[in-house]
Amino acid sequence: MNIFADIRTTIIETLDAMVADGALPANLSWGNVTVEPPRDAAHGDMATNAAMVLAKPAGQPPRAIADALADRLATEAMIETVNVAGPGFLNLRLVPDVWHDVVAEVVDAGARFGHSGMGAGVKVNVEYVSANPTGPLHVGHTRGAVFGDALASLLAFAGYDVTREYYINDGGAQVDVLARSVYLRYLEAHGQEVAFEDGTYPGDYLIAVGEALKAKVGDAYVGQNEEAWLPDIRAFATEAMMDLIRGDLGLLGVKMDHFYSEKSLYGTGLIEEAIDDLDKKGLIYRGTLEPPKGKAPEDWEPREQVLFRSTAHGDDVDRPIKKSDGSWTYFAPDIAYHWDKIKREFDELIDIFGADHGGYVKRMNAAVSALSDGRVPLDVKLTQLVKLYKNGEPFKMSKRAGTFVTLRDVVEQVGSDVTRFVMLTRKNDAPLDFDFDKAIEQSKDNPVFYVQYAHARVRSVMRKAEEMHLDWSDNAKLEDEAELAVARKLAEWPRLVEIAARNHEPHRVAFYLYELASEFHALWNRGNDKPELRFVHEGNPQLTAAKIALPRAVAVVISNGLGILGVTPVEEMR
RNA sequence: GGCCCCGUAGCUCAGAGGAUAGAGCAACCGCCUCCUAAGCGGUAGGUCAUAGGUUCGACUCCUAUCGGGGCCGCCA
Repeated sequence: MNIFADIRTTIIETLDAMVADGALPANLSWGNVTVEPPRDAAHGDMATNAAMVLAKPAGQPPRAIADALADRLATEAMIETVNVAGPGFLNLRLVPDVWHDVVAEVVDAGARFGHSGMGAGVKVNVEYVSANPTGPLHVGHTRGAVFGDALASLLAFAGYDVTREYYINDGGAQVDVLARSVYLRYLEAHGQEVAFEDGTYPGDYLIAVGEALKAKVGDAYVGQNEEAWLPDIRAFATEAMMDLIRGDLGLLGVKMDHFYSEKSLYGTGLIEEAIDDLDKKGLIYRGTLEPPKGKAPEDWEPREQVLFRSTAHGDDVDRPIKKSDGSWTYFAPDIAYHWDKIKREFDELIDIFGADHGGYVKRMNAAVSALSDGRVPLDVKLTQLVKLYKNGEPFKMSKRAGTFVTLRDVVEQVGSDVTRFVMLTRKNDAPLDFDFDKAIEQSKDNPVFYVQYAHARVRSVMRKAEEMHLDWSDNAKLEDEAELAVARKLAEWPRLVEIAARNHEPHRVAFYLYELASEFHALWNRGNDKPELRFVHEGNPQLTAAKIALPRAVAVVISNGLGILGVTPVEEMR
């Protein structure tokens, strides 16, 4: 049940009736008619802009439409009063029963409350993290992992058929670098002195991989030249790195449905097939690109390459898909990978990249648009930088990796729940300050704590109520304005889920939960002044049952919301 | 030079084209013999970067300008 959608349906039916009666002309569109919570609660429970958006096409003054619509809506059972305000707003006050019903439904529906049919089973592929398999995940990856995972859960909650996917860049030159680095560690494991020059990965995390390689092959590769061991160690090292990465993701509770290997594209003909598809559409040609302006790189010289005419699909310049030596650029397998996603019949694609890949967005959109003939939308979401702080000071160093702070560093310091929630308290395209101290601080400055505290408070009173052996009626008793405010907030949840899902913005869930917690804490404190507003009433099971339905509903929605964010609701604070 | 993101209270940030632009922090004033005061209530604080445009209506959409960040042939 989405009370806003229900009221909108009522309004649309009334408008249809007005057309039938000749009060409004035919051929009007209701598309712009919205029903939303008013900015100021004093205006009522809901507001609609119907009269204003219809005034011009109907050729009538907005106030006239508003008055006529108001008269008819006033007879609806759910609607208590209707006021025309401002330029033509209709402010609706709903009968109290509506809020009782909302609370009852939340408690009754439990984990299903807020689920939406909006997605209608549409197949969505969410690709996220996709970090190179060359080392542990760092903070930037962490944000992408959290964002992608929460978005995927949000879409699933909204009725989409979601696949979570990780693209492993295991085909490029960086894997050679990895393999050589592992080889050095392998020699080290055999007691040799080695030097890590530029172009190798010196991180400690490869020591164990070198030792594992020794355990597997003994001294077979010692003293051998590169041709003898490179392919084997590439595979071995990549697998080891993916184990490491899967472990890192596990720390955050992120589980992918698919790990898709770039290397697996080679030799299957898929790249050729994808490029051939573009070629048939007249989008592949040999040519020479203009030098990039403004930067004037020293070693730039014009070369003929095979290019993809991405400008035909909104890009700024055409993009090379083959290097001058004839081998594929990185872009080519990427095109093939997205071609594969389209062939797997996904209806929508979402890619989550770090902000440094911003320059890649247009060409990916161009490729998907061209390959799917514009049928499959691709939404590329960029996650901006995370700046780490400790005691208010910028925080950089990692013992583990030497140069960057790893996902593991963060999660071990503050925990998965805190990491996830904090990373979702910003829009993905806004930079995020992550302060280790604030993240674990137990005060209302810390939104994680604040929301968890509300949930814990509900669980606390429920434990108390359980001792009374009462009849867990879901028939709420709502009288006070603070109670109604909480109920109204609960009623917004299904609407919020749809808005957040439609915009691919899981951060809205985090902000909503904060607001809900705030309303709840306010109600809780009203119990100080007005004991009748408390939830537990010693010796009065009937009253307790009626009063405890509302906090139970709050716990349900907080729990559902945190579930989407991948955060565990706590039973008590400690 | 081009492209992308950002610019909202002193600070950190919300804000489906709607009404008098919101929240937290910081400042000031209040509230615990009572379900967790780890909380709540109140006061104060604004040319929504600037200038145009579209619209009945713009923080929101379009254009230009200014400021901050990121990216910019064969690296991935």
